[in-house]
Amino acid sequence: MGGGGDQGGRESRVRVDLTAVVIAMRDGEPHVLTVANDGASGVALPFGPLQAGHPTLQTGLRRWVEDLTHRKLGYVEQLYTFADHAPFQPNADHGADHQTISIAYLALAASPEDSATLQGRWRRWYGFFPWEDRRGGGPAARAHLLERLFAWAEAQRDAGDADCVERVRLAFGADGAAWDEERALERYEMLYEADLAPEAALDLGLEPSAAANGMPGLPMFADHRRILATAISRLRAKIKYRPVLFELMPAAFTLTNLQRTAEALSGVPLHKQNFRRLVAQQGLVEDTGAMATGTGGRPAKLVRFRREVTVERPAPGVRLRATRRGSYP
Amino acid sequence: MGGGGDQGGRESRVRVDLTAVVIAMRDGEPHVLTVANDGASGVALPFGPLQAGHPTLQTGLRRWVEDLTHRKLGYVEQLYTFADHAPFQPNADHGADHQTISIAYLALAASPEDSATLQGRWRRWYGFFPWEDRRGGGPAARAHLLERLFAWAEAQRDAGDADCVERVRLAFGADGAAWDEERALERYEMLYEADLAPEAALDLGLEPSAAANGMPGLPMFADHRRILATAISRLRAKIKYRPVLFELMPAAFTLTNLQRTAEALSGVPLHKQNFRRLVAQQGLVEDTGAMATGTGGRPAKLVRFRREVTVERPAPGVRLRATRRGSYP
DNA sequence: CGCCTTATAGTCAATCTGAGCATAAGGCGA
DNA sequence: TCGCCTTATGCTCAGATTGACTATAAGGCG
Repeated sequence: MGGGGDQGGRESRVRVDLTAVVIAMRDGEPHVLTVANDGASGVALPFGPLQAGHPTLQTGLRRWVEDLTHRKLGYVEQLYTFADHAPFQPNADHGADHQTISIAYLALAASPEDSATLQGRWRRWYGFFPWEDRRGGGPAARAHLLERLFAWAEAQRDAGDADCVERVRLAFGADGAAWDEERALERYEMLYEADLAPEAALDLGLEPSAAANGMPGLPMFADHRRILATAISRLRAKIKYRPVLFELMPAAFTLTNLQRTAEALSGVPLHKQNFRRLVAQQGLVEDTGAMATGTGGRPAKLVRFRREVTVERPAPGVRLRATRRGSYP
Repeated sequence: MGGGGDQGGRESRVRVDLTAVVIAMRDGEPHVLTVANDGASGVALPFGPLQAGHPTLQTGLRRWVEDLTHRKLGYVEQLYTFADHAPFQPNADHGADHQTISIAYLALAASPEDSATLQGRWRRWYGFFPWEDRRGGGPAARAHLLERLFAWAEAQRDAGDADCVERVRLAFGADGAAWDEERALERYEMLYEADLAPEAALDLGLEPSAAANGMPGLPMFADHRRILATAISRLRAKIKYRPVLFELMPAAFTLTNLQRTAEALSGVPLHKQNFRRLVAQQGLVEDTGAMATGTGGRPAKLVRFRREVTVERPAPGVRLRATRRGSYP
């Protein structure tokens, strides 16, 4: 893999797939577009072989996904290129025959109504990563997960990996460590290594271990759950310094809508007043003049995103500040 | 390009290249490893066809580059996957025959002594991007570049792209706009679009335009200068939130050494006292006990990187704060 | 021995941030 | 109709962070 230009190695042409993580909000929850797959693990991200004929990968992917979803994509970004469907599987024995490269993209779409023409199905992303939702509730399941994970980490420590317990503690914000919502990928990789993700066993051609069977979170085809975790990490980081959040919002929305979206993506409750101050200070939105009624209290202003900021400001994101107390008042 | 799993399109196997951007410090300046290339544009990044046999792309690349440079790499990160050697060339006519995917990696190496066994040559990175060095001097050449660029932008504006002049102003920090060192890629892409990079003409099979001929900065083979710009942007961003800077330092160094390295990479002068405060506060280094003599003044403490922070802190980077005045005292 | 150079410590004001209280304005039930 | 519940929005305040400066330390060198 990789060599000087002319050292005579077999220059194998490989199969290249595109994989798309398409995110949209429905009912205030982030959803991801999935397709049915023939294999045992039914749920998959949309993927397909790379085909020639587009000037760039990005425009090609955009066209393809827009055909699939029948709606315009607001934002497209390359995520990562994976060399195989189980990139960090230690004892892989795949020969040069079936080597596959898969180039993963993140795409954001406006909220979809259910259209009959859609090929695929939107699924709540926390269905795949329940432990990533820290907005409230469910600490019991989390405790169970941590227990399993620490048991594995202690075994690793005894086997020579001194830092393993500490790494788990920090990644999962246990025992007083701060929770960093951006480390979603790292957390998934830890669970995978600990054999607590059913895919880990499936990749080896085994039945899922007893441990993995009881674990929360839907598995996905091949390494698609890892790709989704990559997307979540990237998106959670990105909304803090780029105005991508607005690609998921309707044309007009209230500041609370915006905050709920930010919270749903990052999985963390935010401080209301400070969130508003930040959005206002950065000049990210402007009044539409209309008001939203039926919110159950005082009507809220409907605002719209100021597209101009994309030009005028270098880094106008929605900086997220989690409340210290970590729950709604 | 991209399609559903089984929609019967030609599933063309494509050629996949790895390209490496290997960075090291020499004489206080960042250098990049280059190789001679047969083509007209002599200077290229090391690249070669992907070869099977490694568990992950990353370890394969690491092995390959370590063979090339005869030294351990401190850090390896995937940069981007390019679909063709001129990804944003509008009127490309490449058929499906010679489609090439190129996966680019960023690698950091400790300072190299010149070894006879090295295949390749280290070159100062600002030789390729003189306008990216804002540590002092040379505003004359920069003014010349800006003049050319604004001339192009005004033509674009008259042709219908209303924001073009403003985008140039913001990207290049002209007319009072703040300079953002992380936008190196964006700046290169603008120069390319403006036909002020010789590669832009070469890609179209033409002689470099008169405009491009007079422009500063060495051109590179194919899209390698764009890949290098991607690496520079990524590295300049990364040193602010991850301790990658230390991968480029020797085992023991002074705080001034560290600051000079940070300045050389980011291309911006930093405020000395605040830089020290930041490094100290974050606990990134510890005393070795030894002192550095021969610095021309009071001897400085020699410190070393605290490897532990990689485990203990989630985001321990060297936050760079440019001085407002923008030059050394 | 005084002066030049660089290293390092400490101070201070402006700003930012996290968190609180207070008030506004709709709906709804008694 | 009036008070109460709910959400929206405005304002304050203390502590932390940041940008910039001053002062002192400790080598080398004429």
